[in-house]
Amino acid sequence: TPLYKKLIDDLRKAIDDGKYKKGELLPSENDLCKTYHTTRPTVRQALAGLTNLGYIVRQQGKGSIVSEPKRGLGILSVSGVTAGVGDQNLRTLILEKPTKQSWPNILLKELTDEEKQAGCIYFTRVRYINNVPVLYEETFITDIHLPRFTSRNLENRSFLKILNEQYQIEVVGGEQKIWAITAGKTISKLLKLRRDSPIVHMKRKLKTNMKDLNIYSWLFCNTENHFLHDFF
Amino acid sequence: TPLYKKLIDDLRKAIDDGKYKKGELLPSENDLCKTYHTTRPTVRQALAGLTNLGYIVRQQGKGSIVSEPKRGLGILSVSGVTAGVGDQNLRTLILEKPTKQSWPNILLKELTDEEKQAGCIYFTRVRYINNVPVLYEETFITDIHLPRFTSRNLENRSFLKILNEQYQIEVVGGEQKIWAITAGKTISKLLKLRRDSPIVHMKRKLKTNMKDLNIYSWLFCNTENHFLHDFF
DNA sequence: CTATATATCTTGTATATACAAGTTAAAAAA
DNA sequence: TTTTTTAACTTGTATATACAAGATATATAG
Repeated sequence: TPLYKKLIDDLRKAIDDGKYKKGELLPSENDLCKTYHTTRPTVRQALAGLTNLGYIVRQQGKGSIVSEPKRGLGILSVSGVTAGVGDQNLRTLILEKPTKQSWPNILLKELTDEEKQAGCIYFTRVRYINNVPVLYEETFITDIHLPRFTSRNLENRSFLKILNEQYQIEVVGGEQKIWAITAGKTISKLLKLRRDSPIVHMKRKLKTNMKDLNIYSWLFCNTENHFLHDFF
Repeated sequence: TPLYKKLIDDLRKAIDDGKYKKGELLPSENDLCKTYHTTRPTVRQALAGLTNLGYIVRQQGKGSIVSEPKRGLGILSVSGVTAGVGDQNLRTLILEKPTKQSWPNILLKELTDEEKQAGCIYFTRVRYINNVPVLYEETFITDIHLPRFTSRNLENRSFLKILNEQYQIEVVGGEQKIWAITAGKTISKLLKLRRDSPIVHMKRKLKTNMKDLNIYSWLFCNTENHFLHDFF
């Protein structure tokens, strides 16, 4: 793995672990150069990555200021849902285990021929925060580069973390569309809400470093006690 | 202005104007180097910026692929609301003209001392798409570096474009929080909805290139016929 | 004709360096 | 003591270069 990515990981962990707190400064570019035996362009590439992730804000003449730790559920930012709230109060329940399926018709028009041919793996989950169901998620992922995936246990684990650690797959970008809708019959049951409760509905497409391997997910989120959050 | 920013602007305009269409390739890094009489790191800084803005996707060995043009209302991405739908069907109505005010209490806790002292300019707008009210927006902007702003006419104009052209202010980052709520008494009137209609509520903070000049806006969006959209 | 190798194009990573510009604290002058 | 200047440190922009790695078309060998 490239050096600048290792630097991102190291500093990210250090911030997550509280070694650098909000408002504090990261070591200067030159200090990091010495520590990692590299040069400023490489260090700057890493710090630009951390800026994109919302971990720091850079100020000319001053330094890299550690930002407020992420709250809420955290839309996008490649970090997925788990990164936002922290693992401690989060529980994941698999409703429908991963199974090989054909793509739903509604997705067909935006798929490449390779994706169509490969088919998809489908599963659904409910996320609980403090034992309250907050997020219902339907996921479609192209069935390519994913041997034995259907037999994996996704319970209480970050789906994206598993992809990264077990298959060396990482999200490199994507898009999302957002609506407010009423929960309706199905969702209200799953999230234990009234049927006329307003919820956030999102359709996401996550692109990965593997060609034609995309993750499509439909999300339904109860925002009564939480919110979706996002840095840019 | 730095060369890499000029490059971003040029390529961005070229894509917006349709000179490069979706799926096509931008000139290679080396070609751009020759055109602009510069070197690859500078060109790459510009292309990284375009990637962040969602204009292109880069693929090793192939090139810079122009992405799908933005649809929907476009949350974040520095482009604001207008960039998403195009100017043609969009109309903006100022409900309350910009006036100097004191900050609302709810914002006080996240303001710096400089912001508190400077006070804020407040105005509200309703955005219409095809003559249907879609978005109600309350905006608070720090009253600093903004001479004669309260007398400006914001009608049918992009607020961010005016800031950029008249005051050389540009958005460099920010954050947003998202909820689904019911329209309620006030919003339902403004957006011509039923009071129990689900709408998207967002709270945004946009940071600018001017220190202590931040834009805080509270948005209420009817997503019946449109959606919020976002690339990352 | 087909399959394989090769050359050439692309972006990705990295080193080394230079000067500009913003910030801050110490030193010098009032 | 107070103010001003200076120096040192920070990030921002930019040049020049090298090799790695992915993609693609061309040439070669079967």
